[in-house]
Amino acid sequence: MNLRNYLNVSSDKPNIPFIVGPTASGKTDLAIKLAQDLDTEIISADSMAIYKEMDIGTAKPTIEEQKLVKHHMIDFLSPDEPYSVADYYQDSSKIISSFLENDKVPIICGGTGLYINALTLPYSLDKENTDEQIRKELEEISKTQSGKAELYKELLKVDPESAKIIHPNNVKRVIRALEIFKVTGRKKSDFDREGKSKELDYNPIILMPDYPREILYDRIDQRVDKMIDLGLIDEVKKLDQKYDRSLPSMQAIGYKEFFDYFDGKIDKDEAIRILKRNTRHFAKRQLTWFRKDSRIQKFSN
RNA sequence: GCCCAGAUAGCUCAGUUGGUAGAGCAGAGGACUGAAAAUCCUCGUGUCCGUGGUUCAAUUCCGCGUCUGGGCA
Repeated sequence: MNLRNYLNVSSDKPNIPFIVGPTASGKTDLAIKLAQDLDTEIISADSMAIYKEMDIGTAKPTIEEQKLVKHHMIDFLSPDEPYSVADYYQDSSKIISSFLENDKVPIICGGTGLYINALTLPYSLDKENTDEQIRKELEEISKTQSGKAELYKELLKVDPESAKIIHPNNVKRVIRALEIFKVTGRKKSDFDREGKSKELDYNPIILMPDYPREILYDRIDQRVDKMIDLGLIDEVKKLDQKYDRSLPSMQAIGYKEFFDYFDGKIDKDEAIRILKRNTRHFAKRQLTWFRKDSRIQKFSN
């Protein structure tokens, strides 16, 4: 499989390869091969590999792999530091720009659909429109059933266009849309629309390895077993001693599943079973995300 | 060989005081612009083990059989 062939597309902008796909589909290996072939480097698009100390469970490229090809956007943040798509967008855009300035093209590789979209679609993520305090207040209100309904009602009044596409039960989204309005006095739907008029200064070529579901699920099971052999449980135990379980980083698959085991609520095999299941669920969500993107070219590996 | 208890969705089981059945899990589909490995939405017809009987009507009650547990010899 020579991925290089996919890059022979004439465009007035530089073609940048993106390798996307569900977890355990072998993206990392493919990206490394392609990077060696093109003599370039890799920018990760993975919302969990950004964290330090989380190596095994995030299936981060190993030290050896990182020696073969330089990886950006991994292993640079403490698990208790906040990070978001907007941060990712800003940080990775800068790296991409510096490549382009030197007439080089990086490879972007990862399975976080939103991060991929942020880099391949015109998104509006560059304006400051968050407020920790306001979000906390909204979260407080949302803790009761009536509070949830109240927030949705407010959104319906303030930004009906957004309210229409956000399900009332999806509290996180309702809160975010309201937060934007409260902070800026403008609607989320307006920000989104404005973002769409921007232009990218490169041409994304998006590639995805394709497997029958059954084989992918099998690969997932095998990879989880391998992670256990590599010492995943010790890795999680160490993190659990240092960090709060409610942190976003600690919601990562491969980590949160062991908390009940540490508390003696389930045994180890049950934790592993749940971990495999959650990974399958995740892969399915990733497939749903990428499936609808008609720009993606699938290839069998 | 005898006694008891089961046999219902892929799995674990609930249930129908007799009117052809439903949860959890698994699985499938979908949404997604600042927590995204997160969050959220939708989807359950299956010889109710087989067979005979009672009944207007049996998956439900009764008999027999088969299988699976457990107990006694």
